[in-house]
Amino acid sequence: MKQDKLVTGQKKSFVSAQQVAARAGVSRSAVSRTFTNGASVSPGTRQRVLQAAEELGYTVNHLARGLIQDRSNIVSLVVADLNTPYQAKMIEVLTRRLQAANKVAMVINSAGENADVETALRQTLHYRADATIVLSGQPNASLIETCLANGQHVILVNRDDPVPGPETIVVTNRTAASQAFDMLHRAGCKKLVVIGSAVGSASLNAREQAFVAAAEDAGVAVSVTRLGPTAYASGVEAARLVLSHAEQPDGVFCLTDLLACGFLDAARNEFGLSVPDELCVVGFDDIEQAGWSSYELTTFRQPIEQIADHVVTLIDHHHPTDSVQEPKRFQVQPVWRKSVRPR
Amino acid sequence: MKQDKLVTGQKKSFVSAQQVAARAGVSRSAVSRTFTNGASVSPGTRQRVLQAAEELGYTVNHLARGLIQDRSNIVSLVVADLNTPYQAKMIEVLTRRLQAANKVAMVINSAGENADVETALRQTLHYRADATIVLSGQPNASLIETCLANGQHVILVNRDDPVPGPETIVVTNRTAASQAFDMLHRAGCKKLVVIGSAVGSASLNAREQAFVAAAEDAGVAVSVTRLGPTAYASGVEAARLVLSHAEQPDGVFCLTDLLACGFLDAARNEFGLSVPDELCVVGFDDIEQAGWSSYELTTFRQPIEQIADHVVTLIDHHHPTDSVQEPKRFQVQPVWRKSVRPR
DNA sequence: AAAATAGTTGCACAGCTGTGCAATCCGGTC
DNA sequence: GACCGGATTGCACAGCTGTGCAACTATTTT
Repeated sequence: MKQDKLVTGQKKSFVSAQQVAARAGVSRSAVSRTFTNGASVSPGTRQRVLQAAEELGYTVNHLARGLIQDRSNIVSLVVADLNTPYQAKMIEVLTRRLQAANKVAMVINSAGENADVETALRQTLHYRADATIVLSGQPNASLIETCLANGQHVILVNRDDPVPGPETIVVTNRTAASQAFDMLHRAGCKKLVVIGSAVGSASLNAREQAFVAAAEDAGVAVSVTRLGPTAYASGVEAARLVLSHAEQPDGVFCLTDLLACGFLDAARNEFGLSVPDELCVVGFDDIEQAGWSSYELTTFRQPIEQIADHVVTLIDHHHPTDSVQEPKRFQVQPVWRKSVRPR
Repeated sequence: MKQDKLVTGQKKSFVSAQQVAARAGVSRSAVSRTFTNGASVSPGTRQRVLQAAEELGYTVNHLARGLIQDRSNIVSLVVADLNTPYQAKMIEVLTRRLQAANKVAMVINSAGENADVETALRQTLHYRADATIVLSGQPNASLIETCLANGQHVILVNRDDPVPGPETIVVTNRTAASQAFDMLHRAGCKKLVVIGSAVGSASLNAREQAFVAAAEDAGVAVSVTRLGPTAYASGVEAARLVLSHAEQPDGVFCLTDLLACGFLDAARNEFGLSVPDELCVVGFDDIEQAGWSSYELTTFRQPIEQIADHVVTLIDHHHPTDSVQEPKRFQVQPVWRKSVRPR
């Protein structure tokens, strides 16, 4: 039995349904139907086909299947900063959920030159992906429009492009940001600072603006520092800049936990500040490190599981439209830890 | 011009080479050759084809191309613990390198039930992946043999399966582990502990054994604690267990930086120990957090870029063999920070 | 027993591409 | 002008699958 695979040729090539059919003594259609859900095959032939398939090591060729059906079962995830804790977690959950739905994730790294991003993003069209999930602010709106023009199903996460077509998922950035202000305000902070990054994205801008607006409404001084990429090192640098200034802030809202970790470390280890006594810090995302005992960061939790679930739902029930879609909005939950004085 | 796409039908379907050919007034072959590298097309027709393709938004269907050629240009990455900093970084670099080589990464999450892993792993066969890169210890050797039996090109990273066929990439775990012992020994540590995880993998076992062997050779007391998954929380728990013991260790080798971070935090924040004065800690991997100023962890750097480069090289030059391959071995570099007393 | 019904099976086609082979075209040479 | 060589082009096939349609078998109904 087992030798057949070798005897048929040293080619070690993949087995086709034709070969299985020959071995089982049935037509190729029977093989196809055996592996097609809800097709009509008698238990007898099904059994023989399955056995022959097992013996030969047959696997349905999804390239051919995708060619004839209009679904490839491939979903492409477009992501930059893949080694960021937040994005990594998102990919982790998404791949798991997609697999549970019998789909498979194709990951497209959208970091780097714009031209490279375009060729990379074109892969989603090459492979006729069922949907494209854009998780980063990196690809231009114009590149996304290219995908849309080719009939791609595009789902944007945490973006804010006023483009007709794609479905959009966002979180309650503004609500949370003004809640962040309340936290710091009630803790008695008088001089506030917002730490952002130089690149900026829709979510980050929304958080920044809402926080500043809330502070100004309450008549509290606030300034904004944008520096480098959204990374730990940027938080460190921002702290050096801000804390060496004449009048130190006593309340900080970092638009990202990663920034917050950097800021906290620099504030404590380089400026000897005690948190939350002399300085209160609020982050955003609730990455794993925010819960580590060196940080104990008060922050806002992104509902990653809910977002992933909704993404999978959207993929299955797609109603293409040419109008701008109302974004689906998920709530972020405040997570109280120890980087802000209790009221 | 632009209306054509809509007029041809509301289907918003993908454009085929046939349609491009019709528009450009050439045969379909000419279109195919225009997009095939090194084929013979006159500059004139090439120009007309490119223009028609541009106008219609044509994209070569890689499902069909993969069907007829024997390369799909898909490479599947099998990974568990995707939200681990080390693995996330690995995926980040690999996706980038693969894209540069005109390939695309398909990510298969191998966490969860064994049956689920099998169905997930089967995707790599379904899509006729050019190669399968196994980055986690999760899939059984038997599942890997299934892939091999179907003619898959399998590359194992940091594994130790004595299976004939796959190419293997490892790092110098044993050398580094005995080097870790030297660090702690020279720092004057008298009572050593190794912190590992309950699940264990080839790399982790190698590090543990080599460290223990080096300690016993030198006649230094050493004990091993294996606990939970390879995560921060396990490091914390291990510290609680080990440090509440009567005679506290003064030197710790954590098989992973993540464990080390947890151990360090618990040692300092729960037991009030000062590092490196009262306790020296060595980690492994050099994840980003190891360099954060709350940790300043002395550790060993995995040569992720080199590994990724070599993986891509292996994919292109594949010589299938039935014998057990000698693993390609990369050196890890010690990174001196502040969690070990200088000699 | 004949007819009707439901369930199976095989044929043939469609889906989109790359490529060998033969035919064609273009330019240059005698 | 005839001939030759090389570049270009079109035809037709192969690669593997899902599925409508018709033919077939087996089972039930009248």
